[in-house]
Amino acid sequence: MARPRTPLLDRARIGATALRLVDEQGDFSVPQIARELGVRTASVYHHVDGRAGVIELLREHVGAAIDPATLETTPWDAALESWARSYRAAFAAHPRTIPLLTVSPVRAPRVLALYERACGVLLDAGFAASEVIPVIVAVENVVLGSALDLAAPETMWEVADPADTPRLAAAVAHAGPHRADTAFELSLAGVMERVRGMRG
Amino acid sequence: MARPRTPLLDRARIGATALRLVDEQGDFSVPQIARELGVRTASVYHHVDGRAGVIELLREHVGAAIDPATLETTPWDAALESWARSYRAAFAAHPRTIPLLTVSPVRAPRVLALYERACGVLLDAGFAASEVIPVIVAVENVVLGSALDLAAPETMWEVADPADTPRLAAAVAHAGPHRADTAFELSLAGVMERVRGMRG
DNA sequence: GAATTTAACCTAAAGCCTTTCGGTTTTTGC
DNA sequence: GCAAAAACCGAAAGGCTTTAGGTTAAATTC
Repeated sequence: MARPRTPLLDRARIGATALRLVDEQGDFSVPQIARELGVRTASVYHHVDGRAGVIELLREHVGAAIDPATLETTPWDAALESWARSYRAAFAAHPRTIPLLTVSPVRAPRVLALYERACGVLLDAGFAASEVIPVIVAVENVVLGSALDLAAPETMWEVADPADTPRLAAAVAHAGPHRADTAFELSLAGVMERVRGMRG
Repeated sequence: MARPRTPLLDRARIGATALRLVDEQGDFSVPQIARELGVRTASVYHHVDGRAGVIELLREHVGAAIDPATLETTPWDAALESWARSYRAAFAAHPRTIPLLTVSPVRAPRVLALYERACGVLLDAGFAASEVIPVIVAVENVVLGSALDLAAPETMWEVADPADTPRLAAAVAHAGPHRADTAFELSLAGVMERVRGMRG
């Protein structure tokens, strides 16, 4: 087979397929993507810079759900909090991408643009240049930790025998169905309060 | 070669080698472990249940560094905070294990016992049964989010052209060398403050 | 102490994966 | 029209995971 009349592949379709595979299996491979799209493995390399390139596509797809308008909110702390919520929602929709995305550096321009804007919000609010990254990373810790928790609904800690850990078992039984959301709200509120206190 | 006079392999040496490889490269493979130990790949499978088994060895090794005594501290909030710090410190010693360990649930009895104790601390402090899990998960969010950040590359934001994201580039340039620690302290302090406010 | 079983290591091989190289044809740009 | 670029393919190198079956030493049993 040679060059087809109309292309079989493009970055969008590769990214969407990879995202679906990660949602389903927690991982992907380039040959898998090729099979899904009815194409040979080598062809994928023509559109994307290898496996790392596909991971960047995943980042863009997931990141696209983050609403840039949240950072236009005023005052600055409402903007930061709103951004965190949107950020978490985007990852919560595809929690199994998190281990793939947190290991490699961010190169996707659209995502970098979001961070650029967040930096702007904080600097305009009067934060020192040295404080900006710690604040952003602190919020990100809460967002990603919470999203990671959503990826493992049964909690990361699996109780084999409730008799060994009676109070843990009881506490789990009494926890509401929205425990992950409650916990996120709790940690986000805590960080925001602290960040507000930093300024000045 | 047949069975040697004195064994060349055991789980401890396999685990230690895997941990060293992960510390150095961020990943390991069974053939790599075998090469390091002067042995053939298949031999490793005689001692460990494949790759997943090696990951469990890593988890045991890293988890062993969590200090159970932290939860004996008084008052309760100091215990909770101390526990969070110890938990994170255990990960911080081997940050590159985190992407491997956060993907599957923990069943290690030693770690479960820690959570049992944490539940006890909170219940004794007067928290309602329904509040215990949200509080623990909130702290967990911060610990795991921060741990993920520790595994991230030194330069998380790979700015192709500083002109595109000037404020991000400036903020990164002004961030101290301990950005991850600073952010962790910030988010932990925020959550603790909030949790203290919940009681009553 | 001899026979049997188990343990530790091996070779070999199947079947994945990532990535590159060099074709073939079709479209595009001048 | 014709050169250059684009889109796909086959093939292959080299890595990884895992299993199956062989060989010999150690441990156990009688």
